[in-house]
Amino acid sequence: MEDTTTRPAGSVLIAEDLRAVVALLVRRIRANPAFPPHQFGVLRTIDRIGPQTASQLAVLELVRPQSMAHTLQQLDEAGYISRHAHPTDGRQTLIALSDDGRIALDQQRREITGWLAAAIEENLTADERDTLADAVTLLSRIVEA
Amino acid sequence: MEDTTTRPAGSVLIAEDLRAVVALLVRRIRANPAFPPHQFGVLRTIDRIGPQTASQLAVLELVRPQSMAHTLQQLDEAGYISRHAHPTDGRQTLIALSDDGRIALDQQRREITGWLAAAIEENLTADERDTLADAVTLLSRIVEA
DNA sequence: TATTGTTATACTCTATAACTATA
DNA sequence: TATAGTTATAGAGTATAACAATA
Repeated sequence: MEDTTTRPAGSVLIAEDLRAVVALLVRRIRANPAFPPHQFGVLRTIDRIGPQTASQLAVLELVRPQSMAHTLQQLDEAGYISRHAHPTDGRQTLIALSDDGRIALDQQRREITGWLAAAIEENLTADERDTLADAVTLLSRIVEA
Repeated sequence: MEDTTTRPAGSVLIAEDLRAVVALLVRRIRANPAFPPHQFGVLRTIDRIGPQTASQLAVLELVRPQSMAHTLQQLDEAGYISRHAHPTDGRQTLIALSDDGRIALDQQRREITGWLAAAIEENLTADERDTLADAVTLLSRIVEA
């Protein structure tokens, strides 16, 4: 009966608790009125760093190129992205946000993230929000490792 | 061009960054040799708090009862759980870990969480690990809110 | 031959709807 | 009627394998 109240903060125990809470967090996020979270993430990435090839997006989002092709097809059908031929390399296609994509992204920024932002605002103190913000930075480092 | 280096740590910005890093973290976790993460989570929950009904597990894992039924069927086919009739209520079925389930859980505890624990150990200082452990507690509070 | 991208197929996870059995 | 549980079906997300087009 391993107890979590007296844990020595060892990496293994942090890892297991982090896995568990992240799984629950993903479900809470997905349960909210939303359009598909991964599609949102791709739009967000294009908005953040500009038009990208499918391969580059796959690397950035940590998925296989085939998986990204599937997501891009869905975004294309929804009219949220536009594809542009690469000026010199005929194999590559640059993916950009369409006007509708930008509108959708801005709307989702307000609506989707709403529940999570409100939960942070209402359940954490200012100091705790700082701790969470710091942890997000630490998690980014771990993900990129 | 919203800049993240000078962010005022507002809840909305924390929420969006948290969403993004959590999505990447899930993919990093899933990319590692593993058996299905949610199945692992269910075994872990039963181990932590003892045999439960399917409905109770659905509440704890934040999924619908039908989704839990599906996961339990997979765990049953794998031989990782056993089902026991409720002593007084014929509608209920208590779900317990089988011997194979315990073996699988212990093995996955070592193997699956391995990458994440190593990444935490290698990429964070002791203080940063404390920050992350604190953040996990804060996230638990948010998820349960 | 190597790279970029796509299509085909399958599996995990989750949902809603509809059903059965028991209280 | 209400509750516990299951089955049927569908969609998001991801993977591997196989293929086409371009460099």
